[in-house]
Amino acid sequence: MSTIKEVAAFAKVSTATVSYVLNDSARVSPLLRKRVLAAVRQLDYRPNYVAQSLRNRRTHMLGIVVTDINDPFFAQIIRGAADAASKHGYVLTIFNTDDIIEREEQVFSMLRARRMDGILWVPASGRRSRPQLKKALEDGIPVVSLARILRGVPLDSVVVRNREVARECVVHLIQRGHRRIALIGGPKGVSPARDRVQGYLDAMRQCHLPVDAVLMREGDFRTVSGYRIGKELLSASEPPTAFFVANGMMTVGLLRAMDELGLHCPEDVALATFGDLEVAEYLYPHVTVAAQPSYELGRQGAELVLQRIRGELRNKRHVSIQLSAKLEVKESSSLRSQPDLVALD
Amino acid sequence: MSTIKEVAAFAKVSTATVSYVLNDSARVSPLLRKRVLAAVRQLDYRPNYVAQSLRNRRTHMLGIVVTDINDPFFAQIIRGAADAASKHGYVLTIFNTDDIIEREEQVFSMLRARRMDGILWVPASGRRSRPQLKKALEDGIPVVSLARILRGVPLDSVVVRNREVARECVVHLIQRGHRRIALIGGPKGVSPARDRVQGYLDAMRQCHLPVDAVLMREGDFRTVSGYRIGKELLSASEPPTAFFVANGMMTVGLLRAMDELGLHCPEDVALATFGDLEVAEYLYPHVTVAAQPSYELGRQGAELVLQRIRGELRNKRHVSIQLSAKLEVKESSSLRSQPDLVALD
DNA sequence: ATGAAAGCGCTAACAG
DNA sequence: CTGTTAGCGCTTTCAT
Repeated sequence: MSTIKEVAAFAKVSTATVSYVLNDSARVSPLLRKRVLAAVRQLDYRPNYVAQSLRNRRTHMLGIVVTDINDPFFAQIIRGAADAASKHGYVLTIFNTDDIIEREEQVFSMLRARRMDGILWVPASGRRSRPQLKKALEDGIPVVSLARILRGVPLDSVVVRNREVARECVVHLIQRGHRRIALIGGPKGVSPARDRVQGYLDAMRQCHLPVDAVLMREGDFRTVSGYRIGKELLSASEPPTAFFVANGMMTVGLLRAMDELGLHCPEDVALATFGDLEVAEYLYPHVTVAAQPSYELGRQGAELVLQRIRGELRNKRHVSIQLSAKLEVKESSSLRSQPDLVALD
Repeated sequence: MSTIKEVAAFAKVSTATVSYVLNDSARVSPLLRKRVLAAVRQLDYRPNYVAQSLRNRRTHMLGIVVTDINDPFFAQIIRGAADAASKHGYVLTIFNTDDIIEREEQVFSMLRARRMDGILWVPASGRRSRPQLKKALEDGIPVVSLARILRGVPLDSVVVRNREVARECVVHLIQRGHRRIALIGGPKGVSPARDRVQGYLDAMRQCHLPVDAVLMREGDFRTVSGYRIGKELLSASEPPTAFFVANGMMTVGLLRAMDELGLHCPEDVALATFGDLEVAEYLYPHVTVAAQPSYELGRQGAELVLQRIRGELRNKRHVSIQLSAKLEVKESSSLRSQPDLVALD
């Protein structure tokens, strides 16, 4: 790969002139411009981006930090972010933390060393302090919090209206006649998980229904926990007639549990879940889902961080974008003639 | 973020000494070493990776080029590659081509300019020449072809045994008693698509079944094409009793078509498809699928390109890794008592 | 064992 | 307009 020096020599000009032409950063006579362009073409010259980055202090790279690269929800987010990034000439690099804070800190350290221009961050659960995150901010790297927010850490963010949407979900189940509605929640350390629990409680209160603590369980957003909790609750003496599940992975687990117990949905147990649009469409087409706009989450997160990078938001302290989720009613919560169900209004 | 110069000043040594200590590239007296380490800690110094890259001519970045960042199949591949990359201290950046060769060429040009250490490549369909790819190879950047191979372009590659597995799939349907088996294939320009058609033909020949050209259709691996072809074939005068579909996206489309026509699977039409493990598990748990090891595809691709980078394969011309796919039989192809089906021993 | 200095490839004062 | 040159931050001869 040829260098600017070689191009300059070939065109019999200085390296400065080559740079001027290529970046349009100074007037250059038509003659020299032509010679430079010809040389560039001849030698198939491509400026070394690494050198440019060093010099310009801009890498045009965005880093995205996710907790679980195996969750399709995050895959969608990554896609949205990648599309937005490349639209603006940026490149997206992905980092996985496995929801472990130590690893998260290592990643942030790496992101700083690599001089990323901006960071999209899905915080790992746990409220421990994040020195490396703080350092990144001190370095002046814009960080946007995605899908989750960390208490006490004010940042730009793009999140879903979890509480409201969760309430909607549960109210929907109640309107279908359910009274004993179990909750499979996410880890308490994660903001959307907490918010969804609140939404569940909101719904119960709103409908003047008693809350049974036994039916409120905490999973970890992973498939197995949905499976485990589902098995437990469904084989109890007084099983719930419906479930509200806080994410798609756990719903997969729950469905598996039901399958093994020979239970059918919605004949035996109804179900509504948080999930994301694309996945819901492909994976369990028949599950009532609060379709999270995961792609949009990633896309808008990237757009936001890019605005910060450009300095367009300099006067705004912290921008918080709230996206809604659409409740898509499918068979899993369809009205059944179960004897103990009483339709509301 | 502090620089090596500042660290040197703080520790009252030369920048060379700091570098020696940090890279263990020369003996340094215990005293100075201690001072340097202290300074590093004090200033929270992290070497500038961009500068290192420029100097060392190694970016420790891998690029992955995919045709459709929206296909969960590629999402899986990306995850596998990302995991492997980070395990070796590499970073993975993602690029989307939308299956358009021009865009692909731009991406390669970008990858060269960014001095990626290695490239994982899912070729876009079409046999047009790839000057930028060739240039990348001339630059000495190792390129591994993933999931697909391009005729006439010898490269390291990691692919699935498409032909054999497709044959297996179709033989399975035949054993279930089906005779009129439709094929929804992928674009002819893509190697796995061609191979899967061959597998279909192999199966029919092997079982001495006549091939009906009307039932062999070419889709484009996208949802809508599965939908469209499904509608057409299923509303024809002599519809097939089973489908063999070449990928997961098109199967989603086919299922939708069946749904709209009020047809059920497997009662009305049987189905077996190529897909990938994770997705199959979550999305259509009831579809018989040749589970492609997509994660492994990405992981082994990354490992391969990293070996090349390290120069470990210098004596080997081109490495071609072939992964198998496991046929997972589910309800979508379960034995039915359809009047016109004849079970084969 | 340590440091001075050149140079990776590029950009941008600055001078002419 | 164009060229000279000083860095960006780091590594690595090459002296000492």
